[in-house]
Amino acid sequence: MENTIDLAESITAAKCSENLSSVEDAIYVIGGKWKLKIIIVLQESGNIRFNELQRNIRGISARVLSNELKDLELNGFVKRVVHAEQTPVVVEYISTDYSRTLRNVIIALSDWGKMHKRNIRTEAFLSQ
Amino acid sequence: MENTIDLAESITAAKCSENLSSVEDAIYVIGGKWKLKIIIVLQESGNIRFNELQRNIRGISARVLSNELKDLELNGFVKRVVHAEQTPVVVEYISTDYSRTLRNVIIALSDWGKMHKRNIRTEAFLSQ
DNA sequence: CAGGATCCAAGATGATACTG
DNA sequence: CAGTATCATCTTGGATCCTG
Repeated sequence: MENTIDLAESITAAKCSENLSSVEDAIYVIGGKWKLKIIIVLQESGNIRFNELQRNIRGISARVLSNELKDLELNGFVKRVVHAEQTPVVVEYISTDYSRTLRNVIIALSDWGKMHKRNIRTEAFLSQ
Repeated sequence: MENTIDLAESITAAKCSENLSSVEDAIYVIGGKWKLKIIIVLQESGNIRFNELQRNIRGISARVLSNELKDLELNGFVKRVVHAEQTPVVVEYISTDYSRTLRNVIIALSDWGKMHKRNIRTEAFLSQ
C-alpha cells in the first residue's frame, strides 16, 4: 500500500513538472506586467513609434517601455526600424512573425479575462 | 486622406484596447511569477499540504507561498481545508472548479513554452 | 507541520531633467 | 521625437526565528 502511494505520487510529480516547466519557461519570457501588452499593441497597429506606443499602453513610463522593448527585441518579438533618412530620426517598432506564435496564448488569456470580468460583476451583484 | 488615416487609427485603437483590457484583467489576477504554477500543481495533485506544495514548486519561500495562497483563495482558485480532528492540525489545499476554467490558458502557455524551448535550442545550435 | 513576525538587501518604478 | 541619466521611493523577496 505504501508503495502504491509512493508510485502514484511520483507519477503525479513527473506529470506536474513536465507541464510546470513548460509554463515556467513561457512565463519567464513573456511574463511580467508589460510584455504581452506591448506585443498585443504592436501586433494590432502594424508599425508604431515610441511615443505613440507609450500613449497606447496606459501607465508605462518611457524608461520601462524602453527596457521592455530591448528585452523583446533580444527575444525576437519586436523589430526596431530606424529611418535615418529623416531628421529628427524616425524610429518604428514592428512585431515579428515569431511574436505571432503567441496567438493562442493571447486568445486564451483574452477569453479568460472577458469571462472573469463578467463573473466578477455577477458576484458583486449577488453579494449585495 | 487625413480622415481615412484617423479613422483607421481609431478603429485600431478600439480593437486594441478591447483585447488589451481583457488580457490586462487576466494578467492582473493570474499574473506574476507563482500564481499559475501553484494552480497547476494544485490541479495535478488533487489535494496537497503546505510543505509538500512548497517542495513541488522549486524556489518559493514559505512566506511567499503563504501570501499567494491567500490571494488565490480570495479569488476562488483554491480551497483551504482544515482537518481539526487531528493534532497537529492538518491543512490541505485543493483546487476549485473555477481554477479549471484556466485550462485553455494553461495549455496554450505550456504548448508555447515547449515550442519556445525547442526553438532556443535550435538557435543555440545554429549560432555555433 | 503550517504558517506569522521581523529585518534587511535588491530590484523595480516614478518623476524629473536632459540630449542629439 | 526617441530615448537616457539620476535620484528617491516603494515594493519584493529571502533569511531567520518563533509559535500553536
